[in-house]
Amino acid sequence: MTTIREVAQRANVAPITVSRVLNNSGYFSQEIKDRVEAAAAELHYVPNMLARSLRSNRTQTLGLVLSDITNPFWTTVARGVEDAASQQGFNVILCNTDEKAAKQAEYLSVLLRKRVDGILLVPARSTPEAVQMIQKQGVQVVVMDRRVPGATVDTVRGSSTQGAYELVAYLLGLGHRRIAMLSGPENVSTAQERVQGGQQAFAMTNQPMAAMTVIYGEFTVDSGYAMTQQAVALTPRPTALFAANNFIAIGALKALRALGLRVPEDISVVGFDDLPASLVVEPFLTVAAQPAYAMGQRATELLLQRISAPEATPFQEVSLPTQLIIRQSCRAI
Amino acid sequence: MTTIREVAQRANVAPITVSRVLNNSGYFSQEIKDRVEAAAAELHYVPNMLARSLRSNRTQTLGLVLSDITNPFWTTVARGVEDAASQQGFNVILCNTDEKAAKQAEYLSVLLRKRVDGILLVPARSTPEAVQMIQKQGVQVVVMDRRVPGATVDTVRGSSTQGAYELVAYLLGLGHRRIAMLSGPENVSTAQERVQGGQQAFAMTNQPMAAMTVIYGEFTVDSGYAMTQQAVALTPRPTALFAANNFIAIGALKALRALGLRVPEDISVVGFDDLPASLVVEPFLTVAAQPAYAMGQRATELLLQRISAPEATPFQEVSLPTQLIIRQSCRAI
DNA sequence: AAATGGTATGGTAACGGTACCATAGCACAG
DNA sequence: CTGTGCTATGGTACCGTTACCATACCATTT
Repeated sequence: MTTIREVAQRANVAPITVSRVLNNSGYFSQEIKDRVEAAAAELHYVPNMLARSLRSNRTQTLGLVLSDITNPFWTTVARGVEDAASQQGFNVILCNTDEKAAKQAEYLSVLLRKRVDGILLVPARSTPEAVQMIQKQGVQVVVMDRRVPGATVDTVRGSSTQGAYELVAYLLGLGHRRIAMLSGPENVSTAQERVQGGQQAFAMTNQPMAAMTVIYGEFTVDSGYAMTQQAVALTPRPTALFAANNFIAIGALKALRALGLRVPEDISVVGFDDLPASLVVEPFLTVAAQPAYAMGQRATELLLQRISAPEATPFQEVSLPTQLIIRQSCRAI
Repeated sequence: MTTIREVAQRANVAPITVSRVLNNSGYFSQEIKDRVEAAAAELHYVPNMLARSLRSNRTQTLGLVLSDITNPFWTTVARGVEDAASQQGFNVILCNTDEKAAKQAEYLSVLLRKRVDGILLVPARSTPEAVQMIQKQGVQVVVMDRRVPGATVDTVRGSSTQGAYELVAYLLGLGHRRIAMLSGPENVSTAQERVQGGQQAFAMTNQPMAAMTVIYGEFTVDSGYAMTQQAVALTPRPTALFAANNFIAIGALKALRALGLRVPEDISVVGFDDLPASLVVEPFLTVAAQPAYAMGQRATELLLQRISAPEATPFQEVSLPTQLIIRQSCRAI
């Protein structure tokens, strides 16, 4: 592995001069530049970023800590992150926590040891410890998708409250009065806000007979399936289901199919988070779509800005609007 | 940021002793261990992997270079990679090439500069230059999914030939004689092998009237859509379509729906690569499913083995069997 | 003519670890 | 009682860069 010194020797200059040429920093003449570049090429010189990073305290690397890359929502977020990062010369280390605090802690610890310049975090817990631990080490962090009470940190989220409000308002407008919300974990802020948004819609319509039953579970297909079984067993049976994320929606549709209930003839369904058009032959489900790619992109840009100018702006809480996409999964009553 | 020297000072030992305790290497007494660990904890010491890596020439980091994480096949592969890597204490840097040689070259260059211990590569081109360039720098590499003629390298692939053979044999068994293959790029080995596998099935049945028309395109939804339009315009019209990957299949189904052709009543469709059960409400398409997760896992294990013992075994070409999953997208003729 | 400042290059000392070698006590074999 | 080898600890140099400071030429300003 050739070093900058060998290149310097061959080009008959000092190592620092090679550094300047290759990093295009400071002054150097055209002649020196040519000589250095020729020498580097001849020796197949590959700069050692470890040494550079050790000296300069910058790794040009970000950590992306999310629950599960297998969920197309996160996949799309990840793609947005990767694109935004690579555009500014940063790489991304991918970490799946599966919502487990222990895995998250281990990954964060490794990322700090690797001295990443910043971390994009989807916190597995809504407690501020993880965020504070990162900040205490002087590493920049941006939280995505979730609220972390007690932490002073940049946050980029979809507007869960608004999306849920619109979905439920839409259902109420169609005449539905008994809606079952198939929610995520009670202690995750997105789940909480989707419940609140739905309840606000109920509050606005002022229909005394209307009611939203909330069932708490996990953001998974299996949980969606199970919650749907509970929901349809309610008496009187809800006329509409509100799935709090895409996996729950898939589980719900699977369960309804197994139960022989047609959508929307027998029961209406709405969901949170859209599926990419590349994965669905015929989009069918009415959803509140979050701008997943934009979320990753925005969060990364914010993080990179923080890295280059930590104190330039006060902490931000960016809220990206959701989009109500009405398809064929609901009918009027 | 506290250093090993500060910890050493506080514990009243030499820095090297701290290193030994924290890495659990060499000899040290229980008393020293306790003192060092206490000092490290009190100072919130976070080891600097950059310094460690610079000295030891190991980064505990892998590069994962694939076409597009957004394709659920690659998502699943990536998850397999990440799980296998993290289990052995390695992190993964994610790189999307979008099949572009320039992006691939740039990413590979950065990965080498960052001194990753190994690279998992889905080559954008079937030429061996990229692989050889990595190997010349002394970095281990395992190729996934594709064949790279001319390179001496470990490879983990799905058995495209077998999968295609089984799909076409299945169609022929149902009585289909005119099949259109909606293929990927002509210069990508997986596309080539899927064509060959199909042709082998034709050769075996020995039906003089049977014919497979091959249309080349991209592994994308749009291309699948366009190729389908071409395919159904053929006279006589094919009775079955063979989509060479999942995106092409989705594009094909979209096109057929737009054209008012029902599947399987009007035309049969088979595809390569399954979609995860978590993304599909009612699995419908008959496919040759590749073990995506296992591919990522196997490739990573192979890579890690190479890293720890480069010469232990000769280069391997692992071929993972595909699974024929018969659903409802084909009918007998 | 002296001062100023941009251009061009080099020397030295870190950055924070660990590889390698050295030292020394002590138990046990021969 | 010498030799051997295990246990326990330390010293020093080095991994490959770049931050920082220094030097020196030359053109322009005052």
